[in-house]
Amino acid sequence: MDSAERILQQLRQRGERITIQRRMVIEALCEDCDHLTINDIQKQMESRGYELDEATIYRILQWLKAAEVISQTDLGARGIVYELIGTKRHHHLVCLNCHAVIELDDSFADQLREQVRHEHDFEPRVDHLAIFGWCAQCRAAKAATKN
Amino acid sequence: MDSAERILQQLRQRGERITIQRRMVIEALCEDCDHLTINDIQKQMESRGYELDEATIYRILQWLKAAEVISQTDLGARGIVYELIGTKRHHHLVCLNCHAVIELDDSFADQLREQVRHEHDFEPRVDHLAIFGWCAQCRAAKAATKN
DNA sequence: CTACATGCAAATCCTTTGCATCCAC
DNA sequence: GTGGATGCAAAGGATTTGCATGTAG
Repeated sequence: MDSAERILQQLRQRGERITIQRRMVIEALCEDCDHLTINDIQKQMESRGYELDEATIYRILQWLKAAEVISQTDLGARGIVYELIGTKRHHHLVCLNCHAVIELDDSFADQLREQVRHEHDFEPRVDHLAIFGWCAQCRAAKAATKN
Repeated sequence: MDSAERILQQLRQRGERITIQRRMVIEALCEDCDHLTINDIQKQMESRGYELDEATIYRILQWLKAAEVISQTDLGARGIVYELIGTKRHHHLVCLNCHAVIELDDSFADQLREQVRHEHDFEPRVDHLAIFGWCAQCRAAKAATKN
């Protein structure tokens, strides 16, 4: 994965220290391009025959968040997930009932960003939003049981 | 606060059981019209000379959430806050640096709701959103230190 | 060489759960 | 009276912290 290399380069240039552990976490995030929980990351490491301490993972993720390399999103029942910001930005609809996760294009956030910038002089960092609600199936099911 | 009474009435009509504890939590949420953390609620109770078990508070808040009487929002460093949905709906900008919380009108969410409903057949429950980013002051401060 | 990252263990914080008791309806 | 809510204590899970050791620059 050369995108891992690219990220490592950037971090190095910013004067960040690159360790084996940091490198491995970044590579894990690059490969499994989906959202990963702490646990996913830990298991990924193990499957490669490398044990990485939980505390260290937390510290590395904090570091990557501060460096704005990854986003952190609370998907509710699905837990907290981490993902590289670099790729195509997107968000998620999360069903409050069945916990389905639907991908949502980033375009809807444009208006939001503009409004917030202009009206509040605030620079939003809307990297990965989770919007909760009811999916079509669960709405139908709910309506059917209602009375 | 008659709004507490109104909420209690509604819940009663839905067949919900009203206890002293539930009543007190609802009253606390009505009085302190701001966002309250679990801790705030607990302290509020204490200041009125009433001790309420933490577990009970959690159970009551879950109940109120399920009944869609309150919203729950993770304000990051500011913790998880609860607030009555009834009043004028609004959202928040939260500075990642200084943790300032800025109120944001609900109107920006209209377009979002429409888009999500139409394009994804998903009924969003956007009661109280937290949008993270950088406030004007912190941006200025950051730019100043940059190099 | 030195400052900073890691591993390990313990601590902390937040939230949930089991169960006996109590109370709203 | 009875089902559901509470209080208490304990468990559980996620995240953080202190400190000795290791290592990147």
